[in-house]
Amino acid sequence: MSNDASEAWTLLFRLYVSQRGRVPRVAAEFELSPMQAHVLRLLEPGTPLPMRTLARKLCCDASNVTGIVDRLEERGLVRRDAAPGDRRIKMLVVTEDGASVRRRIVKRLSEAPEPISSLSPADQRALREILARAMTGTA
Amino acid sequence: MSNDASEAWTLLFRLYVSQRGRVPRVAAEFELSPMQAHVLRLLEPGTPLPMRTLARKLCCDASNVTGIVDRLEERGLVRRDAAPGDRRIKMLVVTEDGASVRRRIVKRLSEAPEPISSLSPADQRALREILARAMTGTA
DNA sequence: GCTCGATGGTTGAGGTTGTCAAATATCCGT
DNA sequence: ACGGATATTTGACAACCTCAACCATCGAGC
Repeated sequence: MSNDASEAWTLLFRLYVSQRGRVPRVAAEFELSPMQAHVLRLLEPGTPLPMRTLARKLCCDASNVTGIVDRLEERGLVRRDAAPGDRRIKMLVVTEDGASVRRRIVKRLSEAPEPISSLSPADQRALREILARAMTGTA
Repeated sequence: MSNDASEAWTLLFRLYVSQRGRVPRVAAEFELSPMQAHVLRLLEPGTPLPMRTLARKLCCDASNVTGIVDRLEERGLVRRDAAPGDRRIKMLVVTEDGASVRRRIVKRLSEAPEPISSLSPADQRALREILARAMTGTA
C-alpha cells in the first residue's frame, strides 16, 4: 500500500465530507429524506431490483430496507412487484412519478461542487479519467 | 461548468458510495456509532472546538450535536470545557482516551480501498496531487 | 413426496440521528 | 440598562438502523 494511495483516499474522503450537506439539501427540495433520495437514485428505471440486492448495496440490514421502501411506496415513487420464478422475492420498480423525480435529483446532484469546478480544465479531465479507471469493474 | 468536472464529481461520488460500509464497520470495531466516530475524527486533539462550529461542519442543527456529544462524553472520550471570554460557548476537547481511540480510527480509515489501491502508481500520485489542489482553501 | 437447512421479507423492540420550536443564558451595541 | 443576536439545551416527533424472531418459499437429498 503506497503512501500516495492512502493520502489520495484521505483527500477524497475529505472532499466528500466537505460536500456532506448536498444530498440532504437536494433531497429536501423534493420532500424526501436523504436515504430515500439515495435509494431512488440507486433504482434504475426499467431495471427491477430485489429488496435483498438493495440491502447489500446499502450495506445495511434487510429489515431496514422494508421501512425505507414502505415510505417510498406510500409516495407512489416505487412499487413492489412479484419476481417471476421465486415467490419469496419482491422486485422494486420505479414508477413513472418516481422516474421523473429521480431524473431531477440525479441532475441536481451531478453538478460539480466548488473544489472540483475550480480545478484547471486539464486537472478536471485527468481526474475524470483516473476515477473512471478506478471504478472499472466495481460496477 | 465543464462536462469533465461534473463527470469527475459523479465518479467520485460513486467511489465514495461504493465504500459506504467502511465508516460504520470501523466505528463498530470501537463500539461507536458512525456519527460518533466521525465527530471524534473531526476533533483534533489539542484544538478545542466550539459546539457551534462542529454543528456547522456537520451541516446539522445545533440541538443534534448536544446528543451526540452527550454520548461521547459519557464514554469519556470528549469533554466540554468553558471558553475563555465567552461563557455561552462550550469548547469540545478530546480526552486522553479519546485521542487514543481517535488515532486508531484515523489509521484504520486511511487505508486506501481497492478501487484506489489497484490504480497504477502514476495514477495514485496524480490523483493525490489533483485532490490536494482541489482541497486547498477548503480547510 | 417429504424433510431440512438456507434464503427473502416483515415485524417489534430499542437506540441513534435528525429537524423544529421554545427556553435559558450570555454577549454586545446603543 | 434595554434589546437584538448568539450558544446551548430540552422536548416532541419522524426517520434510520440493528438485532432477534417469525413466516413463506425454495432447493437438495433421501
